[in-house]
Amino acid sequence: MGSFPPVKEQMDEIRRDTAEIVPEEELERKLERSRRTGTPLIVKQGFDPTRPDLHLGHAVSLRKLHTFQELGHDVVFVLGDYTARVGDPSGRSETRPRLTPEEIEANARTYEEQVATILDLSRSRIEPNSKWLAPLDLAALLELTSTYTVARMLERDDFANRFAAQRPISVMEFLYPLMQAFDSVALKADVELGGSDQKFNLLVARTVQERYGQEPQVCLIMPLMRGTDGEQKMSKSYDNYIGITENAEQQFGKTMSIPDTLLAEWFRLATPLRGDELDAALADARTDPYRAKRSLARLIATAYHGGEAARAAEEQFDLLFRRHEVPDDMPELDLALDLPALRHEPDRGVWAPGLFVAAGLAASNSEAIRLVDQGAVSIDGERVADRAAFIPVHPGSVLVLKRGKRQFARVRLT
RNA sequence: GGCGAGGUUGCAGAGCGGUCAAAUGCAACAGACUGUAAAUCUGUCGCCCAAGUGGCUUCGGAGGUUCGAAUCCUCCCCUCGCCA
Repeated sequence: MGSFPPVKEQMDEIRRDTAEIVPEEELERKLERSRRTGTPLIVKQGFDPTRPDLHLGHAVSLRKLHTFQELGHDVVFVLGDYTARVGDPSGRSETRPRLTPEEIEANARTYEEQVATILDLSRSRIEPNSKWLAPLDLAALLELTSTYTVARMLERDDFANRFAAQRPISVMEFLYPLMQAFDSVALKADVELGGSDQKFNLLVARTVQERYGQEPQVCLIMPLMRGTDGEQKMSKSYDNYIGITENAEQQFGKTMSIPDTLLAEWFRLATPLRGDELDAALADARTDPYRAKRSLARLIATAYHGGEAARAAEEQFDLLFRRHEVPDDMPELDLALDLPALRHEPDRGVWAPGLFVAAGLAASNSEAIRLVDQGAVSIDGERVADRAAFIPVHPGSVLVLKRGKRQFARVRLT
């Protein structure tokens, strides 16, 4: 391993946009030693493979991992496959999907693709935590559990609240932070990154590592980015995320739908703007939020798809939402005329609400009918006013279905 | 192990023999207004149809009582609390 930049420089880079470094002096010490001995630091972050989509929220810390790479350190991407295989019971009775080794394998691959847009894969490794978690026997597990006390577990807000509210906490949930901590032990991690919701878990690892005779890791707490709803953290389960592999149109459009109050946060966490440029953008967000939002959307789409795709996405957006025209890009599907849902009659055609159900634009006939009653659906630009309406068609007819303001489908009857 | 309290439609939370597909709030969806923002107003929000003082399936699970059960009884599963 070659030489590292001066510690001060490294610290400045690392500190930028982090919420907290616990403890900061230890990081400095580690960096000094690393530089002196020419040994890169081991920097890890864990990712839950049950949700294959990585989003802008993940990108915040991925970029920080990238920073560590550029400074010459070792980045380890921990794939929480073992935890996924066991199934996290939190969230009441619903059993989380247990992933098969094949699914995990597949997710790991999509991770690589997605991560490659930000990290240098040739200088990072992806490690499944089953590697060291699966072989743990009961004795080893007991040793691990003895490193932490119940009282300290209950320090975690989320546990404390649930405990106070008399809601269930399974013992297995107590095990989760310990498993994550054991990842750090297994890797001899020097630094772990995580969102501020992960702070507790990251801190547990410090204690556990010490009990295993290791130097505790430094915890780098990254700010949490709120999702498109402007309320909750960005997360697939809240359906308020923008995926890093989503196409430019989706990224642009979703960004345009965020509340104005989110602008500053997103400029900071989701764009490369810094210094004066950032200040200018933030000022713009205050005086002309709409213009600022457009430039934010452009920046995000550009980051993942390049300037040309971003411009195309912006045009598409204007066409669709400012001029209310029909987009050229929409889901297309073939429907067989004899589908029962269509109630095809040679002289009358097909039943309009059934068409929307068959096209996946409505969940049930009831819903489709409600939408018709509310004036929310149109076919080929023509509003469907009657729930009993039949649309004349013949084999090969192509219809453009519209549900609400923004959902389209092009169907071909066969 | 003993005693007590609970499990209701996405969430929270009413209902405690018929008038309950189940109050209310949140979320969601749709319409108006707009900048695919916020706020506001309106409507919808189990499924099915020939759309009606229509039919069917829901209130942890399985049985039972009753003309009739989310509501009563029995057993089972799960959660919480107190005691051990």
